Amino acid sequence: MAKEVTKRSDNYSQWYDNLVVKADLAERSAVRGCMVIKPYGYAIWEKMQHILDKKFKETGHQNAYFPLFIPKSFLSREAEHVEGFAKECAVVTHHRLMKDPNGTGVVVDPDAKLEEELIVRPTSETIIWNTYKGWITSWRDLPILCNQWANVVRWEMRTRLFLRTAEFLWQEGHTAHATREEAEQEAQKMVNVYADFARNVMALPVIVGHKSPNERFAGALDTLTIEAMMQDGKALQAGTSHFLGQNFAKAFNVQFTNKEGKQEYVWATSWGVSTRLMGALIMAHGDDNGLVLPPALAPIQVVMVPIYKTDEDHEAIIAKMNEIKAELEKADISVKIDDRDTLRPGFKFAEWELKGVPVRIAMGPRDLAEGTLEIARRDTGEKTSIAREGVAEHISKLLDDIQENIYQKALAFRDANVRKVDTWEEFKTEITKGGFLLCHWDGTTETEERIKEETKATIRCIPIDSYVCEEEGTCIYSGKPSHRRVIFSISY
RNA sequence: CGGGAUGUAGCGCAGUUGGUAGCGCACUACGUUCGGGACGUAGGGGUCGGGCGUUCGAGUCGCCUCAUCCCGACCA
Repeated sequence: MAKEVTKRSDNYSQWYDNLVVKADLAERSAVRGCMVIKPYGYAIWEKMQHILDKKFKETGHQNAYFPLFIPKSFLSREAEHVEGFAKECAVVTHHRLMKDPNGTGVVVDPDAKLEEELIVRPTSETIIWNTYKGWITSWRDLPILCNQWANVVRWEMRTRLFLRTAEFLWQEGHTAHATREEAEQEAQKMVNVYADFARNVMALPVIVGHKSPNERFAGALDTLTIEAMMQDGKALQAGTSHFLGQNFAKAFNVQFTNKEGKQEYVWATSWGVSTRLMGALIMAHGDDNGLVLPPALAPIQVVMVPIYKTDEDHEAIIAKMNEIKAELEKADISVKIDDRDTLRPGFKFAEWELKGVPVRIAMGPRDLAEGTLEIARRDTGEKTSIAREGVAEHISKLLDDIQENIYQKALAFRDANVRKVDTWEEFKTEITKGGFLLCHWDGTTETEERIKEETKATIRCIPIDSYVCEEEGTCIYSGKPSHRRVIFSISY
């Protein structure tokens, strides 16, 4: 009642906003455009972090940390980068407060004006490359493979919880290489790490591809992306990996002596995923009853709800539950016993469904007498009664099934909403129905921008690992020749 | 920064021709309940976003201001 979630079909964005708050993931902060990530939401993000961090280490990366503040002049060094990022940043202009001479509060001390303003990082390429300059002199210093977990600030005009907030958490990898090939391979490798994580951990089917020049990261020669489809048919960019060429090395004069004794500029990549992944998770799997978490990311994989009338029943059930809990934990399953005695079972069922817990075990006097348990799975809503012996194996297998089922469901949804479109008239109507449209495009930014102006659709990517359509055709907009189809969609 | 709207209890809202603030949920206490979001009874909680004005009297009318949200421009 109080926690009811709006229906997805009624209003998808309202459903999303409502769900984020009701499922206890996050809330709007009093600070403009900022978000408070609540413990339950943060627990999911922490799981994401741990799994990703492990993958980064496995691929040879190390964590480091660079400053929050970037001198304004750094951002002027790389021309294209400035183009893309000069705006919408938080700027520090003073370093001291003083008592308000006319009142009781504090005011900025006008005498404490900074010589050079500091920018709160919107991304760290500049400060990192300014630092790398001091780390690199010889080919022996390369490659440098660093990642940092940090917060960044972008003064967005319109914000949405997790999807676009003024401050957000992310990881940003920044690597330096001796050769172009090595850097390109790195960018490729990391986008695959993201794709693998999205598919196997988040149960999120994603399409890997190149961004069009127009949609590229400012200062990149190539941007690789993983694109996911949300349940309203819109696209969400879930992660990016950039091949930066020598742009930043040149801007910050980072050169090394190669094996032949010659000076060369270093080749760079950068890659990142953010708390936006939380938004992807919610929108890709959630339903009218709330969140649906893939077991691999669920902070609580199994919740146990006791049903009882008398103290004796209560005691006996909790004792049994503790036994089962220990058994499940031995099998590496995270379990919570919801022993709150002020709430009725039905309320608890609804609440844990809202929070997306994959499996619920209910146990009452009947089960106690018969040696059974009631198992309910969140993804299908299916309820079964099983024998108490062998719970761990049963649940363990069930969690795997759920993980797989959630992925297959999302995959089937996406596949059902990807379609080929060959004419402009058809495009204009089809794009309003949502989903991904596979179309021929003449490769020009002009065409891309005209299409965006007329339909709001953008090129999400030029796919490289699924929906690859290398075939001759003609551009849906200009009619000029094209050699492959690209994916158009409305996006977040 | 353009176009539109809204600020009243923790949340969601009502408040008539101006007369001194109410409803639902939540909260507190007690009791009955407990296999799919319980019910009864009794309570607590508000400088009506802020300022100035009109008036005997302003949540209500006027002006100013601040904040938030939606549609654009910007974007992981």
